[in-house]
Amino acid sequence: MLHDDPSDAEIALEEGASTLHGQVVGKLRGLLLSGELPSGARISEADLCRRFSVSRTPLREALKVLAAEGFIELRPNRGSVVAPIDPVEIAHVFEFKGAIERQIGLLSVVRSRAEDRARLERVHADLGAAETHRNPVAYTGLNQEFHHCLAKAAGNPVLLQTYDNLQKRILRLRFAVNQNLDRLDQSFIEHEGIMVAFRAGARLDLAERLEEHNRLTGEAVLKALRDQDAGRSGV
Amino acid sequence: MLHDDPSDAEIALEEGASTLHGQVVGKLRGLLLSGELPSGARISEADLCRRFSVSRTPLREALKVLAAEGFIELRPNRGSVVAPIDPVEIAHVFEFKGAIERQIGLLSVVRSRAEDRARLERVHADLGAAETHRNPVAYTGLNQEFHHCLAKAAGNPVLLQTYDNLQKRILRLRFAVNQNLDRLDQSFIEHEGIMVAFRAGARLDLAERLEEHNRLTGEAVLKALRDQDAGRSGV
DNA sequence: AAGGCGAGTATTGAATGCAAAATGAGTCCA
DNA sequence: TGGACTCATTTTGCATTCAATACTCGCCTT
Repeated sequence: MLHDDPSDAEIALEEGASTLHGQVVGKLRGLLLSGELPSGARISEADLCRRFSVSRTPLREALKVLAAEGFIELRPNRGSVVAPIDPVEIAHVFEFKGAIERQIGLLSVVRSRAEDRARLERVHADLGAAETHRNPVAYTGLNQEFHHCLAKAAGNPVLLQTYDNLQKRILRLRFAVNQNLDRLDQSFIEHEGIMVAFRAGARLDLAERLEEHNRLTGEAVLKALRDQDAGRSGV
Repeated sequence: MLHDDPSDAEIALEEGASTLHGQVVGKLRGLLLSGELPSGARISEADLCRRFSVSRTPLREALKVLAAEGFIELRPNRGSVVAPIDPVEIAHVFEFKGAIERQIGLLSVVRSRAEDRARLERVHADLGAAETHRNPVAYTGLNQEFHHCLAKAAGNPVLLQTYDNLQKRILRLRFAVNQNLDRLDQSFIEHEGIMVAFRAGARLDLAERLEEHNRLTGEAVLKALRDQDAGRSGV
């Protein structure tokens, strides 16, 4: 009978909110990004149906969509699992994202509108505050927002969609790897450089800085993954 | 009662063949790419169910997946349509693809294996034959295969998936715009240059040539779209 | 005691049924 | 004649049901 449960607020976000399966896609993606469903975890359709108070039909539709986006793995007749963390794939994601970051650098300088620039300055300032306060959680969120804004400023929706998807796939990892405060400081230094280049309208410089920033972040993430694995197998 | 219809061979392709909805995704994508379902056409669930001999459940799952891939537009409560051709979006696809082409150029030289190189040479030769025979249909297919091989040679599956998706979205257009023989010749000249750079292992040169090739192709497609639109509204 | 084997259970995949929304035709009124 | 309204039909979205496959656990054999 599927009682109504409005307390299941979660993160009511974005599009598709009019259809049930659209809402489930959003909520489930939230669960995946928040780390509530950890990588590799088996996904029980019945559990999720209860949690979202929907029947299996819209839930399964949502699973197919998230699988197409790379967040879930469907194993025919054997259920679904949250996409496991594969260091090789992560490396590929970062490498590919590098090419996009470069284009974002080249385009954002030319296409950004005043409101984009204002928002970037604002987010960058907040980012600085999060860094001085040594708040990795806030920093991660703002960092995500900063790069999203920059990507948006490039004025190419096709690019933006792919970029956001890749970012989200990476974001999932932040609960798997312990945040590193050194990397946080270094990251902000790079962000300062990025903003300098952006303000100056130095396209190539900005592109290179973004590519490098991406590369270093990727290395840090992969190192954290390795360290953690080593710790696990060592203990 | 959903009779079996093995004559519905279509293009039996790839993964997900074990589940019904996976098969439908493949077949339906084939229909979209082959132009059988033209851009903007309304999609009748009942029709497709009859055509594929499946019930609405797996069909609707397939529609959701193809919508996530950008081939279909879902309008809540109002059915689905084949993604209409939007020149602005096409331009964005080409622009974004340019960044990927560049990376393909940079990586493929370093990572391609002997079999990749052999296959590229073979396809390139066939491409030359299609050009001399003035066969645009064969040329388009081989061109698709060529760029797919090159992208694969870059050795990054994440890149490859996004790249193939973008290529397919563009491929849909070839039935909307009339093939231009001049562009075909020019395209092959560019391909010759691409192969020269590839054989020489000239990373940057190859990257630039691929980017330029993409840019020119995009311009030709957009011009064809404009011309056609002008013709339509003019007549 | 370890490794297969098989019945019972749980879970997935697909078809059917049902309610709500949208579409379209026909009618009425200005 | 044109436009808005009503009601029947179609179509969509979701829940439920049914069938098939995979898993679990106890039993048997060696």
